[in-house]
Amino acid sequence: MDSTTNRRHTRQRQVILEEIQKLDTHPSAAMLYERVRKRLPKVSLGTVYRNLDFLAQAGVIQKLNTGSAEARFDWNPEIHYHVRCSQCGRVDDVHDAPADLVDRKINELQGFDILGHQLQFIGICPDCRLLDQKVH
Amino acid sequence: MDSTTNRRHTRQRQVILEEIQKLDTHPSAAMLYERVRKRLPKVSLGTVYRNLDFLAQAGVIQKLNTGSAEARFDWNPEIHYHVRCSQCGRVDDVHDAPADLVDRKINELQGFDILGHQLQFIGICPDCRLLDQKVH
DNA sequence: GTAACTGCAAACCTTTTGCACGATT
DNA sequence: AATCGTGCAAAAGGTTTGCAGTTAC
Repeated sequence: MDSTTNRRHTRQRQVILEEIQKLDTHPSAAMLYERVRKRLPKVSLGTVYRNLDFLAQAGVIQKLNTGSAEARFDWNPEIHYHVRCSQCGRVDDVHDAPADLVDRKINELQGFDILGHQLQFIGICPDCRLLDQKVH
Repeated sequence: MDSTTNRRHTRQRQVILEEIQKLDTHPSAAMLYERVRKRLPKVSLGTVYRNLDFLAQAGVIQKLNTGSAEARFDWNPEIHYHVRCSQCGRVDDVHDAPADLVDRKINELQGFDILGHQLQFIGICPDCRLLDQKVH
Protein backbone atom coordinates (compact mmCIF):
# COMPACT_ATOMS: atom_id res chain seq x y z
CA MET A 1 0.00 0.00 0.00
CA ASP A 2 2.29 2.76 -1.14
CA SER A 3 1.22 6.25 -2.06
CA THR A 4 0.55 5.31 -5.68
CA THR A 5 -1.95 2.65 -4.67
CA ASN A 6 -5.58 3.40 -5.25
CA ARG A 7 -7.62 3.54 -2.10
CA ARG A 8 -11.11 2.15 -2.08
CA HIS A 9 -13.81 3.40 0.12
CA THR A 10 -15.38 0.45 1.86
CA ARG A 11 -18.11 0.32 4.44
CA GLN A 12 -15.73 -1.40 6.86
CA ARG A 13 -13.12 1.33 6.59
CA GLN A 14 -15.76 3.98 7.05
CA VAL A 15 -17.29 2.40 10.14
CA ILE A 16 -13.90 1.73 11.74
CA LEU A 17 -12.95 5.37 11.27
CA GLU A 18 -16.28 6.60 12.63
CA GLU A 19 -15.99 4.46 15.73
CA ILE A 20 -12.47 5.62 16.49
CA GLN A 21 -13.54 9.21 16.08
CA LYS A 22 -16.26 8.76 18.67
CA LEU A 23 -13.79 7.81 21.38
CA ASP A 24 -11.38 9.84 23.46
CA THR A 25 -10.20 6.73 25.27
CA HIS A 26 -7.42 5.67 22.90
CA PRO A 27 -8.89 2.23 22.28
CA SER A 28 -6.99 -0.90 21.32
CA ALA A 29 -7.74 -2.85 18.16
CA ALA A 30 -9.78 -5.35 20.15
CA MET A 31 -11.90 -2.63 21.77
CA LEU A 32 -12.63 -1.15 18.37
CA TYR A 33 -13.42 -4.56 16.96
CA GLU A 34 -16.13 -5.01 19.58
CA ARG A 35 -17.73 -1.70 18.71
CA VAL A 36 -17.50 -2.13 14.97
CA ARG A 37 -19.01 -5.57 15.27
CA LYS A 38 -22.19 -4.09 16.68
CA ARG A 39 -22.70 -2.32 13.38
CA LEU A 40 -21.08 -4.87 11.04
CA PRO A 41 -21.51 -8.23 12.73
CA LYS A 42 -19.47 -10.13 10.16
CA VAL A 43 -16.40 -7.90 10.27
CA SER A 44 -13.16 -9.68 11.08
CA LEU A 45 -10.43 -8.68 13.48
CA GLY A 46 -7.96 -8.87 10.60
CA THR A 47 -9.89 -6.22 8.73
CA VAL A 48 -9.83 -3.98 11.78
CA TYR A 49 -6.05 -4.33 12.04
CA ARG A 50 -5.53 -3.78 8.34
CA ASN A 51 -7.63 -0.64 8.33
CA LEU A 52 -6.14 0.80 11.48
CA ASP A 53 -2.69 0.40 9.97
CA PHE A 54 -3.89 1.87 6.73
CA LEU A 55 -5.42 4.90 8.42
CA ALA A 56 -2.32 5.43 10.54
CA GLN A 57 -0.06 5.21 7.48
CA ALA A 58 -2.30 7.68 5.71
CA GLY A 59 -1.94 10.09 8.63
CA VAL A 60 -5.66 10.14 9.39
CA ILE A 61 -5.25 8.63 12.83
CA GLN A 62 -2.31 7.89 15.11
CA LYS A 63 -0.96 4.65 16.51
CA LEU A 64 0.42 4.89 20.03
CA ASN A 65 2.89 2.52 21.60
CA THR A 66 2.05 2.30 25.23
CA GLY A 67 3.89 0.33 27.85
CA SER A 68 1.79 -2.75 27.44
CA ALA A 69 1.78 -5.32 24.68
CA GLU A 70 -1.13 -3.86 22.76
CA ALA A 71 -1.15 -0.79 20.56
CA ARG A 72 -3.64 2.01 21.16
CA PHE A 73 -5.18 4.27 18.55
CA ASP A 74 -5.89 7.97 18.63
CA TRP A 75 -8.27 9.71 16.24
CA ASN A 76 -6.11 12.83 16.49
CA PRO A 77 -3.05 12.54 14.24
CA GLU A 78 -1.49 15.80 15.48
CA ILE A 79 1.46 15.67 17.84
CA HIS A 80 0.22 15.88 21.38
CA TYR A 81 1.15 14.24 24.65
CA HIS A 82 -0.32 11.49 26.76
CA VAL A 83 -0.46 10.36 30.37
CA ARG A 84 -0.66 6.66 30.98
CA CYS A 85 -1.65 4.99 34.23
CA SER A 86 0.92 2.38 35.14
CA GLN A 87 -1.70 0.41 37.05
CA CYS A 88 -4.77 0.19 34.81
CA GLY A 89 -3.30 1.23 31.48
CA ARG A 90 -5.70 4.16 30.98
CA VAL A 91 -4.35 6.70 28.49
CA ASP A 92 -5.48 10.34 28.54
CA ASP A 93 -4.47 13.28 26.41
CA VAL A 94 -2.46 15.94 28.21
CA HIS A 95 -4.31 19.24 28.02
CA ASP A 96 -2.83 21.52 30.60
CA ALA A 97 0.88 20.88 30.05
CA PRO A 98 2.74 23.23 27.74
CA ALA A 99 1.88 22.23 24.20
CA ASP A 100 5.39 22.68 22.87
CA LEU A 101 7.51 21.05 25.51
CA VAL A 102 9.70 19.63 22.83
CA ASP A 103 11.04 21.81 20.08
CA ARG A 104 9.32 20.64 16.93
CA LYS A 105 11.96 22.23 14.78
CA ILE A 106 14.54 19.65 15.78
CA ASN A 107 15.07 17.93 12.47
CA GLU A 108 18.51 16.47 12.88
CA LEU A 109 19.90 14.54 15.80
CA GLN A 110 23.05 12.47 15.77
CA GLY A 111 22.77 11.79 12.08
CA PHE A 112 19.11 10.85 12.23
CA ASP A 113 16.56 12.69 10.10
CA ILE A 114 13.91 13.43 12.70
CA LEU A 115 10.34 12.86 11.63
CA GLY A 116 8.58 13.28 14.96
CA HIS A 117 8.59 12.45 18.60
CA GLN A 118 6.46 10.87 21.27
CA LEU A 119 6.20 12.05 24.84
CA GLN A 120 4.33 10.11 27.41
CA PHE A 121 3.96 10.75 31.12
CA ILE A 122 3.55 7.76 33.38
CA GLY A 123 1.65 7.94 36.63
CA ILE A 124 -1.25 6.76 38.72
CA CYS A 125 -4.69 7.84 37.60
CA PRO A 126 -7.26 9.26 40.01
CA ASP A 127 -9.32 6.07 40.02
CA CYS A 128 -6.39 3.82 40.86
CA ARG A 129 -5.22 6.17 43.58
CA LEU A 130 -8.64 6.04 45.21
CA LEU A 131 -8.64 2.27 45.01
CA ASP A 132 -5.20 2.17 46.61
CA GLN A 133 -6.36 4.32 49.50
CA LYS A 134 -9.27 1.99 50.18
CA VAL A 135 -7.07 -1.08 50.14
CA HIS A 136 -4.41 0.22 52.52
CA MET B 1 8.67 -10.45 43.89
CA ASP B 2 7.86 -7.56 46.18
CA SER B 3 10.39 -5.60 48.17
CA THR B 4 10.23 -7.99 51.12
CA THR B 5 11.26 -10.95 49.01
CA ASN B 6 14.77 -12.21 49.47
CA ARG B 7 16.92 -11.84 46.40
CA ARG B 8 19.41 -14.53 45.58
CA HIS B 9 22.54 -13.94 43.70
CA THR B 10 22.65 -16.49 40.91
CA ARG B 11 25.16 -16.96 38.14
CA GLN B 12 22.40 -16.43 35.56
CA ARG B 13 21.35 -13.08 36.99
CA GLN B 14 24.96 -11.98 37.17
CA VAL B 15 25.76 -12.92 33.58
CA ILE B 16 22.56 -11.36 32.22
CA LEU B 17 23.41 -8.11 33.96
CA GLU B 18 27.00 -8.17 32.74
CA GLU B 19 25.94 -8.73 29.15
CA ILE B 20 23.43 -5.89 29.19
CA GLN B 21 26.04 -3.59 30.64
CA LYS B 22 28.40 -4.34 27.79
CA LEU B 23 25.95 -3.06 25.17
CA ASP B 24 24.93 0.42 24.13
CA THR B 25 22.55 -0.98 21.54
CA HIS B 26 19.44 -1.36 23.70
CA PRO B 27 19.09 -5.06 23.02
CA SER B 28 15.89 -7.07 23.08
CA ALA B 29 15.41 -10.09 25.34
CA ALA B 30 16.16 -12.40 22.43
CA MET B 31 19.41 -10.60 21.58
CA LEU B 32 20.54 -10.89 25.18
CA TYR B 33 19.52 -14.51 25.31
CA GLU B 34 21.86 -15.27 22.41
CA ARG B 35 24.78 -13.58 24.14
CA VAL B 36 24.12 -15.09 27.53
CA ARG B 37 23.85 -18.51 25.95
CA LYS B 38 27.45 -18.29 24.79
CA ARG B 39 28.51 -18.19 28.42
CA LEU B 40 25.74 -20.31 29.93
CA PRO B 41 24.64 -22.71 27.20
CA LYS B 42 21.79 -24.19 29.22
CA VAL B 43 20.15 -20.91 30.17
CA SER B 44 16.51 -20.59 29.18
CA LEU B 45 14.74 -17.70 27.55
CA GLY B 46 12.28 -17.68 30.44
CA THR B 47 15.10 -17.03 32.87
CA VAL B 48 16.30 -14.13 30.74
CA TYR B 49 12.83 -12.60 30.78
CA ARG B 50 12.39 -13.15 34.50
CA ASN B 51 15.72 -11.56 35.32
CA LEU B 52 15.28 -8.61 33.00
CA ASP B 53 11.96 -7.86 34.65
CA PHE B 54 13.52 -8.32 38.04
CA LEU B 55 16.38 -5.95 37.28
CA ALA B 56 14.03 -3.37 35.79
CA GLN B 57 11.74 -3.54 38.83
CA ALA B 58 14.75 -3.15 41.07
CA GLY B 59 15.76 -0.02 39.16
CA VAL B 60 19.11 -1.44 38.07
CA ILE B 61 18.25 -1.31 34.37
CA GLN B 62 15.48 0.21 32.30
CA LYS B 63 12.87 -1.36 30.06
CA LEU B 64 11.97 0.67 26.96
CA ASN B 65 8.80 0.37 24.97
CA THR B 66 9.69 1.03 21.40
CA GLY B 67 7.35 1.15 18.47
CA SER B 68 7.74 -2.49 17.64
CA ALA B 69 6.37 -5.56 19.36
CA GLU B 70 9.47 -6.31 21.35
CA ALA B 71 10.77 -4.51 24.43
CA ARG B 72 14.33 -3.18 24.53
CA PHE B 73 16.54 -2.92 27.58
CA ASP B 74 18.90 -0.19 28.65
CA TRP B 75 21.65 -0.67 31.22
CA ASN B 76 21.21 2.97 32.23
CA PRO B 77 18.22 3.39 34.56
CA GLU B 78 18.43 7.21 34.62
CA ILE B 79 15.90 9.25 32.65
CA HIS B 80 17.33 10.05 29.27
CA TYR B 81 15.98 10.23 25.75
CA HIS B 82 16.16 7.99 22.72
CA VAL B 83 16.02 8.22 18.93
CA ARG B 84 14.52 5.29 17.11
CA CYS B 85 14.86 4.56 13.41
CA SER B 86 11.44 3.90 11.95
CA GLN B 87 12.98 1.71 9.26
CA CYS B 88 15.40 -0.64 11.00
CA GLY B 89 14.36 -0.21 14.62
CA ARG B 90 17.79 0.92 15.82
CA VAL B 91 17.61 2.79 19.11
CA ASP B 92 20.30 5.27 20.14
CA ASP B 93 20.63 7.43 23.22
CA VAL B 94 20.23 11.15 22.64
CA HIS B 95 23.37 12.92 23.76
CA ASP B 96 23.30 16.38 22.29
CA ALA B 97 19.69 17.34 22.98
CA PRO B 98 19.01 19.27 26.16
CA ALA B 99 18.92 16.80 29.02
CA ASP B 100 15.98 18.46 30.71
CA LEU B 101 13.61 19.04 27.84
CA VAL B 102 10.77 18.02 30.06
CA ASP B 103 10.36 19.51 33.48
CA ARG B 104 11.03 16.72 35.92
CA LYS B 105 9.24 18.56 38.66
CA ILE B 106 5.86 17.99 37.06
CA ASN B 107 4.26 15.76 39.65
CA GLU B 108 0.61 16.29 39.03
CA LEU B 109 -1.24 16.31 35.73
CA GLN B 110 -4.98 16.07 35.30
CA GLY B 111 -5.40 14.17 38.54
CA PHE B 112 -2.58 11.73 37.78
CA ASP B 113 0.31 11.37 40.21
CA ILE B 114 3.23 11.60 37.81
CA LEU B 115 6.03 9.12 38.35
CA GLY B 116 8.07 9.71 35.23
CA HIS B 117 8.03 10.25 31.51
CA GLN B 118 9.39 8.84 28.31
CA LEU B 119 10.48 10.85 25.33
CA GLN B 120 11.44 9.25 22.09
CA PHE B 121 12.36 10.83 18.79
CA ILE B 122 11.50 8.96 15.62
CA GLY B 123 13.52 9.31 12.47
CA ILE B 124 15.67 7.69 9.83
CA CYS B 125 19.11 6.60 10.92
CA PRO B 126 22.22 7.40 8.86
CA ASP B 127 22.55 3.82 7.61
CA CYS B 128 18.98 3.60 6.36
CA ARG B 129 19.25 6.98 4.69
CA LEU B 130 22.32 5.83 2.79
CA LEU B 131 20.54 2.68 1.73
CA ASP B 132 17.58 4.72 0.51
CA GLN B 133 19.83 6.90 -1.61
CA LYS B 134 21.34 3.87 -3.28
CA VAL B 135 17.95 2.35 -4.05
CA HIS B 136 16.40 5.45 -5.59
C1' DG C 1 -12.75 -6.53 -15.73
C1' DT C 2 -9.34 -5.84 -12.42
C1' DA C 3 -7.13 -4.72 -8.45
C1' DA C 4 -8.16 -3.80 -3.77
C1' DC C 5 -10.50 -5.42 0.17
C1' DT C 6 -12.73 -8.86 3.09
C1' DG C 7 -13.62 -13.01 6.15
C1' DC C 8 -11.73 -16.87 7.94
C1' DA C 9 -8.36 -19.51 9.97
C1' DA C 10 -3.86 -20.66 10.62
C1' DA C 11 0.59 -19.01 11.67
C1' DC C 12 3.72 -15.98 13.98
C1' DC C 13 6.27 -13.64 17.56
C1' DT C 14 7.03 -12.10 21.97
C1' DT C 15 6.16 -12.87 26.60
C1' DT C 16 4.26 -15.46 30.52
C1' DT C 17 3.45 -19.45 33.31
C1' DG C 18 3.08 -24.29 35.62
C1' DC C 19 5.78 -27.65 37.25
C1' DA C 20 9.45 -30.48 38.96
C1' DC C 21 14.20 -30.08 39.88
C1' DG C 22 18.32 -27.54 41.50
C1' DA C 23 20.82 -23.92 43.97
C1' DT C 24 21.43 -20.22 47.44
C1' DT C 25 21.14 -18.64 51.92
C1' DA D 1 15.90 -27.11 55.63
C1' DA D 2 13.43 -23.69 53.43
C1' DT D 3 12.38 -21.22 49.52
C1' DC D 4 13.85 -18.83 45.64
C1' DG D 5 15.42 -19.48 40.99
C1' DT D 6 15.96 -22.35 36.86
C1' DG D 7 14.99 -25.22 32.64
C1' DC D 8 11.68 -26.92 29.92
C1' DA D 9 7.65 -26.89 27.48
C1' DA D 10 3.19 -25.43 26.89
C1' DA D 11 0.09 -21.60 26.70
C1' DA D 12 -1.25 -16.99 26.26
C1' DG D 13 -1.89 -12.56 24.03
C1' DG D 14 -1.54 -9.56 20.30
C1' DT D 15 -0.78 -9.16 15.45
C1' DT D 16 0.05 -10.76 10.73
C1' DT D 17 -0.79 -13.45 6.68
C1' DG D 18 -2.35 -16.86 2.85
C1' DC D 19 -6.10 -17.80 0.39
C1' DA D 20 -10.38 -17.86 -1.97
C1' DG D 21 -14.27 -15.19 -2.59
C1' DT D 22 -16.37 -10.30 -2.86
C1' DT D 23 -16.65 -5.49 -3.92
C1' DA D 24 -15.46 -0.81 -5.50
C1' DC D 25 -14.00 1.59 -9.23
